[in-house]
Amino acid sequence: MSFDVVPAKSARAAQKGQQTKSVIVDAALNLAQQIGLEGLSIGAVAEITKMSKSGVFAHFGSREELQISVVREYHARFEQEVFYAALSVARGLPRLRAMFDNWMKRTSLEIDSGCIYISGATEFDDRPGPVRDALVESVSIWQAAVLRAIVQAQDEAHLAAEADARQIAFEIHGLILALHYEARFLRVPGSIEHARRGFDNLLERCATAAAPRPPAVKSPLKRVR
Amino acid sequence: MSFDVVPAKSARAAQKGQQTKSVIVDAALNLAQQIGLEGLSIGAVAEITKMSKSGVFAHFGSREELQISVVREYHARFEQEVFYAALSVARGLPRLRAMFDNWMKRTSLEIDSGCIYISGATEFDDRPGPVRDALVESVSIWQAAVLRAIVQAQDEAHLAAEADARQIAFEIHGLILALHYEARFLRVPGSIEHARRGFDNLLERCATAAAPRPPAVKSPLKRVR
DNA sequence: TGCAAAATAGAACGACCGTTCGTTTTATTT
DNA sequence: AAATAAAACGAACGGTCGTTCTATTTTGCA
Repeated sequence: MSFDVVPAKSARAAQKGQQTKSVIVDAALNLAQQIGLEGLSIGAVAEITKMSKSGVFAHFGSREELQISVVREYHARFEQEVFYAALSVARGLPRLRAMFDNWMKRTSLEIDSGCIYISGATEFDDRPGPVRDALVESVSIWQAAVLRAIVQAQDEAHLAAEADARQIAFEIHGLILALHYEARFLRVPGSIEHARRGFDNLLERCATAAAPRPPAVKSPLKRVR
Repeated sequence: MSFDVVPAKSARAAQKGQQTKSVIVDAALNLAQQIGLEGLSIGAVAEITKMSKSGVFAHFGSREELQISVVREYHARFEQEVFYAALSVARGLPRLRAMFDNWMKRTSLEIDSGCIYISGATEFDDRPGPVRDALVESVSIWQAAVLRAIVQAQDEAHLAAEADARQIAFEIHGLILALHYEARFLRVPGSIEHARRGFDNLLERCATAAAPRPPAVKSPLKRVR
């Protein structure tokens, strides 16, 4: 008599194949976060997973399909860690702030893991095809979620109803991109504080009386050195 | 008797070699703006310039040196079209605005020419070496120029003296990055207006009484759809 | 336990890569 | 015009790439 390691309900779904496939995708995602989707090579993934090139290849049928699988996997994790994790927070401004916090962490904190949505954008902005399509789809879904959270904050009267939600989403996106650039590429130390303060500045501009107070900041204005 | 085609003062400097070298760098830059610095291949450049691979190679001694030459060339053009072109405008806020305008154009308008400072950042954020160093150096020079322009605007009392110039520079950078992302990758139509309005919002927050009025905008606040 | 199917390995392919080398062509100077 | 130096070529090398094919192993099911 022995305990069944495989969960009962997925006994049929998770055969050996699916199992190693997810191992491969995991390794490929890690690699892609370091060297980009274009830098992904089947040989490198095979070496990491201690498999043969053809063994890895057989699971996808093409490098492109592997890249797409990586994008989908990143999408799933991003959705989980940034979006779903914020759903436990009260809707409106608190949730929007939680989403931004999670987003910042995903973007900058994890040292050796760049954001595929960002690196992929520059790799595929002039390269049509299914990989680009997968990227655009994922990013668009996330951007729509951000927009929804902003509108909800307006509905809750945490943000001015007259504010242009799209404009706010654009500026928030900019803060994340600048954070990614300065923290990951330039390795500037204070980047997270710059991003967080930018977010506060943004909210202050669109604030209403009913808005929940942000965790007090010293002063958004400070002379340079 | 015949006219000398070569300008007198550079008769010795611009031999055949330098001349074709600059042709090569020009072609390589165009290519790098489309497919990135990592995607640059000597073979592709040779094909474009109708030269042999080894002929191209001989001018640089290594692919890395070619990439560095491309970065330097981009730096020179960027400096010319974005920075120097703004020096003719009055210092302070007008000049800062001119720099931002030029920056926006370089970043988004030219359809088939991405910004190497942006694509290079994601390609080399985890890849140490001389190419990365060249990129960081160029970007840092430009960022310092932006910071200087902001401080000058404070000195002219166009921006509040208490404002954190670095914070402003960070947020401006974010607007440019968001513009590049949404215009070039997502192909969203209204991106330039979003960036421009973001810039106005930023200035409004740090405005002083002495500040020159921006070219009147309808309303920075507008409900979504 | 035996058997079909699925999964993996291994070798080989053509293509392209950066680089080297010896030769030939083109510029420049004497 | 001859001599010298610079520039460009063309072929080849070793390597990696994605992909294909065939053989072998492993797995899941009757």
